[in-house]
Amino acid sequence: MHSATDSRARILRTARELFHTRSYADVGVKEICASAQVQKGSFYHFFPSKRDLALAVIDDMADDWAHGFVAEAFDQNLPPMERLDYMVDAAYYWQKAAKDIEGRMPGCLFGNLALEVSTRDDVLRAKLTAVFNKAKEQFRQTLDEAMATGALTPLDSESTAAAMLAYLEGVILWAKTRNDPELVRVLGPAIKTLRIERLN
Amino acid sequence: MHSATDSRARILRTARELFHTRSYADVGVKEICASAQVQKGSFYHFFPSKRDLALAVIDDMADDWAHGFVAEAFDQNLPPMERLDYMVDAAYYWQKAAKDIEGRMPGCLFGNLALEVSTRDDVLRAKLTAVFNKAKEQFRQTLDEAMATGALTPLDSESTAAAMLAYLEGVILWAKTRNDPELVRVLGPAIKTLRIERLN
DNA sequence: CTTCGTATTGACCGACCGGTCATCTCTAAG
DNA sequence: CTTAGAGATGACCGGTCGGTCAATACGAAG
Repeated sequence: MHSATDSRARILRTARELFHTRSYADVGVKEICASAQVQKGSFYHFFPSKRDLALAVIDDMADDWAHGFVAEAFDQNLPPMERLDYMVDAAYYWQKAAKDIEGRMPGCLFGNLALEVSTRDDVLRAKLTAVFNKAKEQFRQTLDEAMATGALTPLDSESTAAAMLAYLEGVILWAKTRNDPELVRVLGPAIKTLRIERLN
Repeated sequence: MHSATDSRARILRTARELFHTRSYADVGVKEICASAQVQKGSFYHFFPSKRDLALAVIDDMADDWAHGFVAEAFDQNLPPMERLDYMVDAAYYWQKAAKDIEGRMPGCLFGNLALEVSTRDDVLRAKLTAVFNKAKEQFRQTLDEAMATGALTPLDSESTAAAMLAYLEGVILWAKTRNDPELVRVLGPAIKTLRIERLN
């Protein structure tokens, strides 16, 4: 039934890497095809448009995340607050590895895309919002658990979770601008100090 | 000696607005010229290239910032820690005003540009780094002052200042993705809870 | 062997991109 | 009045953009 080729997968993987290390606007369909060793016609056989490719890339990456280090960081039986450090460490090592290979820190694909397209395309924006929301949920659960075990004094876990994710994105933005992944390691751990109190 | 026209200034102002509300790649020279009511040849009379325009736009905006609300927030005789709230408030009102007019939250021009171009253009990246550094210095001075007056227990003011700026950028990124300036008001004040301890 | 849908090929399209240039206008200095 | 240079004009350039399409190759089902 299903073909033996993997053109679609190659396009997806290539586009993901190129969008991540450069930007959505800067990478053309032609270049993606060349790099994925696929003809232009084939590209448009699998994806109706470049934008639809972007949607698929986001889904693909979000999926890899969910089953990758995010799952590792949040699912295991680490003490809740240590999971935050795990996330920061994962971000640091990933960015550092990417920089060692490519020479430049790519930052977070979702953050990059969010700032690039969210004033122009509400569908892409909605998809990125969903990805962020899902990540925020993980943070919230962690905070709730930490509060339940007494490792954390009561706070507004919903807002604090959002603040923590925003901080992580901000740190990565800052580090990418300086092209220095070490900043993730230096600034990252302060994520645990963020607090938004419950209003009552 | 100097001409009575203001074409250059119009180009600069127009480009700044378009780059801010959309993106660098998405706005073409042609559109800038049309919107600024300037001919293409005139554009290239004042700016050698689109990239040089971007450099000028960054300088221009950084200058306006320095003499605008950043100066207000940091120069006055507010208690140090309240200046942070002032910065957050200013960011909130600005983003809200922009959204009320345009329908979309533009985010921070510097953050937007940083993520868009910093893997491709080291000169632009350096310029943006300088802008961020200058802002960080303001935060650092504020923290040092707060520590001197006893309003803040000792911490690493250099790193904490960077963390705070990163947080602000992250919050704006998050709010822009959700297209909801209210998030700046909700999450912003937590900036004061960020702490990076001195290592001794 | 035939049929049919998926996958592939690569030439082609109009629009737009950043950038150039010869030409003209205007103004202020001499 | 002359001259020189800054400013303005708009046609023009090669290249690239996202996207189309008719023709073809291929593998599985009948």
